[in-house]
Amino acid sequence: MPKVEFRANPSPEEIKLLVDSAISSEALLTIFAHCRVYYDGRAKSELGSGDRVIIVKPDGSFLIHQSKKREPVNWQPPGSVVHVELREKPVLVSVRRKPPETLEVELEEVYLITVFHAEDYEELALTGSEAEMAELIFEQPEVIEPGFKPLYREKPVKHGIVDVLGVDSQGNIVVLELKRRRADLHAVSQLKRYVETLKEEHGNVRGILVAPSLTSGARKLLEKEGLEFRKLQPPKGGKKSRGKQLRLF
Amino acid sequence: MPKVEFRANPSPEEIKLLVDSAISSEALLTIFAHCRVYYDGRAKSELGSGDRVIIVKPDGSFLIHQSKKREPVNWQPPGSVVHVELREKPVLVSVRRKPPETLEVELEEVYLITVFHAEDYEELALTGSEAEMAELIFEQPEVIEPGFKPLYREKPVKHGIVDVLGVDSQGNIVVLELKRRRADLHAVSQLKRYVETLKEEHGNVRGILVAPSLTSGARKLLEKEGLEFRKLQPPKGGKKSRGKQLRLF
DNA sequence: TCATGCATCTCGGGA
DNA sequence: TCCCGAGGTGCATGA
Repeated sequence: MPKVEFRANPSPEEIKLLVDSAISSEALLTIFAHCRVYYDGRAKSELGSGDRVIIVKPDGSFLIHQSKKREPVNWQPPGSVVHVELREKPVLVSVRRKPPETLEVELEEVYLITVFHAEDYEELALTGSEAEMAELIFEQPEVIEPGFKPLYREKPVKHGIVDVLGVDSQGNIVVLELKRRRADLHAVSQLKRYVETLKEEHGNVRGILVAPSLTSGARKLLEKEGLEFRKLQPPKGGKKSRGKQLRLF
Repeated sequence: MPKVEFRANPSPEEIKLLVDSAISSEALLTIFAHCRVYYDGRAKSELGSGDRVIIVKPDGSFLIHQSKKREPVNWQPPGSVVHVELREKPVLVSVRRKPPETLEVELEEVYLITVFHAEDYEELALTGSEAEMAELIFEQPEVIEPGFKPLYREKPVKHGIVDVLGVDSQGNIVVLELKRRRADLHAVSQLKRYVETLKEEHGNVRGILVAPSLTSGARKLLEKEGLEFRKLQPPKGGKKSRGKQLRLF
């Protein structure tokens, strides 16, 4: 069996056959079609006639892409269940149970259907995340300041979860809020919430926002609230790369 | 010219020809291939060999989908520029200028290429948004409480933008923070930030979180901070549907 | 399941 | 352009 089967301008019956076969063989189904779309669930939407690419994945994920933007115009998340109904026109129906959501695609004209028996055992290896900023801080606490001692990672407190909890050289409790990208007002509010929570039970608590940069508004609020900022880039290049880099010196 | 052109098992030269023709004709390009992926930009990633669906849109959007999940495993946003390089293997290269980001897809084997001359003039019509909650509140302020008078929508204050600013029957300033779905800790922090900002300049300020429900933690923090909650569902069915519904009674 | 917070978030609106 | 906040956010993680 070839990796990709395809059929141009299929009849309604062929559409049903191909879709059903894709579903039962857990293949990745792609349909190039002129269609209308109806969604009802957490919200509700309608999309008039137009040419779109429709993808149905074996895990139930359902994507409808227009010819612009990164985001699908309509979709259904993994776990949804799809089937075809032959009404006046063939209709793709995808149903999600919790929360209840329904997506219907009226196929006015199907230009091409493909059934892709995709094999993929690889997972993405990504570096430059907030998690790696935390690892860096635990390995080299001096990137925050001399004498800083990180104690907890992802520490639950009364109203939220603190990124890094530690003490400074004076013994003060220090809360770190890490952001892998430019920190905004939201990040400051988050840090403030943790600091206020901890201040209730302990004496002085310092709050430090750790990020590559700050928005203007974040800087203003941070200063007003007596919180601090430490500039830090998320490290790109995980353990392997760091090992390589070390060998260069 | 047909809506969809396609070529199974193309040679490297044919791949380059088809990709270039899709780009120059502003068509939607889809490639079913066994490939490796390298990304470097805001973060950095690698993805080993596997079967994926690659979509390149005429606006520069670039998507790589595995056979699971709603999200692309790698991508490039609109405005990126793509081209093909014929190295040992054909490579799709997509470059974004600001911030600088590069995505490279090494095409180890191409099963099928499609070039879709998609025409689509429709836009999604969605109902059930936060914006519609605000409209409802301005049309029927009593859904908040008797005597409430909404005055401003999306009102910029010192540290952020308030959803709805109004006054109650006693003349107190009232801040509303609207959420179309269950409100969480973040929503409470946001409301608290606005209330504190306004309290600095005015006397008493009430803060009301308006949402269909609250998380457990949000309820606790809300009560501790002396903020209020008003239950409200986002209205589904815009002006038309509301008209229909009225006619039913 | 729910709660919490990250994300190469994306996207739109406003200054 | 930056800033700010919504989103049918999706998604992983932990309780």
